Amino acid sequence: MVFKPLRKQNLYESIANQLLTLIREGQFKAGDQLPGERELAESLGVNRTTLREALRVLELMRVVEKRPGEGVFVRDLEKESSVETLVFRFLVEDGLDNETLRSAFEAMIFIEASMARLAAQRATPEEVDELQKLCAKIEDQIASGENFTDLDQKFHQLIGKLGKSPVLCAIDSTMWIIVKKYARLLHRPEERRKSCALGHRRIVEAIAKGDPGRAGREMEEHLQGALKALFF
Amino acid sequence: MVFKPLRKQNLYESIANQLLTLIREGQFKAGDQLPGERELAESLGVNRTTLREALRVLELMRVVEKRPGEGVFVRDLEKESSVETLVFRFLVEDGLDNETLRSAFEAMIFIEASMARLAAQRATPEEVDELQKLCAKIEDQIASGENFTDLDQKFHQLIGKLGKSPVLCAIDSTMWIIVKKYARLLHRPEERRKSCALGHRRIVEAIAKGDPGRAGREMEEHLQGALKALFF
DNA sequence: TGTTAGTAAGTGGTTCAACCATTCAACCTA
DNA sequence: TAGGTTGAATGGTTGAACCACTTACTAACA
Repeated sequence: MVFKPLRKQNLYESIANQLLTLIREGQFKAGDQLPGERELAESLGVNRTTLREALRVLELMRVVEKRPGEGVFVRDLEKESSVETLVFRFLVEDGLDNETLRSAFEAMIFIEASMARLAAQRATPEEVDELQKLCAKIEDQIASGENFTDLDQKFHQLIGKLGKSPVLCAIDSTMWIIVKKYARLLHRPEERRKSCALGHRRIVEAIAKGDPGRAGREMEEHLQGALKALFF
Repeated sequence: MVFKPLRKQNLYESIANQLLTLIREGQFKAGDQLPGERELAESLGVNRTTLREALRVLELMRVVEKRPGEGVFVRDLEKESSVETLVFRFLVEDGLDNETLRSAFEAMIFIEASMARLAAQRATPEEVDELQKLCAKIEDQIASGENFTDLDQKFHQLIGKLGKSPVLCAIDSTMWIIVKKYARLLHRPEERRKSCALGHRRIVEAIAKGDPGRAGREMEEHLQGALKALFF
């Protein structure tokens, strides 16, 4: 029997979550001023130092804005909602609702397809070789029944690297943080494992031939399969 | 003459930056343990509380991992590099090198193109009307010589909204945080202002007709123009 | 001898109390 | 009325203390 190692939540995390919830629920609206740190800390039954850590984090997430001498103000979550908020929610709240997860996966498909297109335009023959080798390694793991999630991620990241677009790669790895947890589920059924390997080969072939359109389409198809498998 | 309001840097920001630099320069490598908080604080000539704020931020950026009872450890920046790091660098260091900026813009093109494709598939006629109205507003501002950066952002965000993909939107607004600063420069030359308005109309038309392929291409073209104007 | 229980030192997490620097508004003064 | 002063509130920073946890060493026991 396997137990899930329960993540101990820091105090500041609970506080940040609580404030985030209040803001989402509309108790504090965009532009509103939060109570002063001293007062807020007392209300939460926590020390000011700890509260400040939570506020600092919320500030970094652009949920809140601190103006020295004035106070702490709520920013427009709708307008400001950005990737950090998402990742934070995932890391702190330890989970996303199904809809958001699906949307994250969908976004990832577009990003990976873009990376594949770029790779087809920019990869050198040596780099394509590297990709081929990685494919072979993955196929070995698949054949031997091992879990190949890590290598799978490596494959996708390598394609990103060949596309020579560091920011796209950064976005992609952010998505992987979220998706990786579920990827292990995807890599279990035998048929999916095989179709996965096949998909990889088709993508690499398109990149090798320098055909961006096809590379993008193959990647989309490859990931659409995974998306469907995940949500049914 | 316009003065740039100088952002006062908090102490914790300087510290975070300094540590980030040390890690990037390889003084601390992946897996290394940082000195204890007490020792590190003294070395930096700063209070432990302040140091802790910096470390908390670096932890959120996934640059560093805190293990209670053990210490603070450096994570693998290469593997972990994600969007948060990027935005943080932009916000804290107050600037990005040209190459990263270009890459961010490039990524944005792909994301916006994907959003346009989705919008063409998912937007209702009423929503397209909204888009048309926004176009008209922007054209007014262009004609009157005003700065239309905010409305321009609104236009692109609305397309994202019509695509019904919240995560893609979140990523996009993250990119806007970075790009917006430079957008104002782009919106000055008269010819660019006009071609911008024209581009918008073409995009909306493709979305109205429900043609994802064309919507994507129009959006790419529209933004490629801006990219070229920015980088020659 | 080998294992175990206990202990001490070091770590991050949290609290408390004070002081600094900035902002704003109310108030006084010329 | 215009302009300066002052004071209260805000976030920023400091220092010291204690807690909970991890680790490694040590001494006692079987």
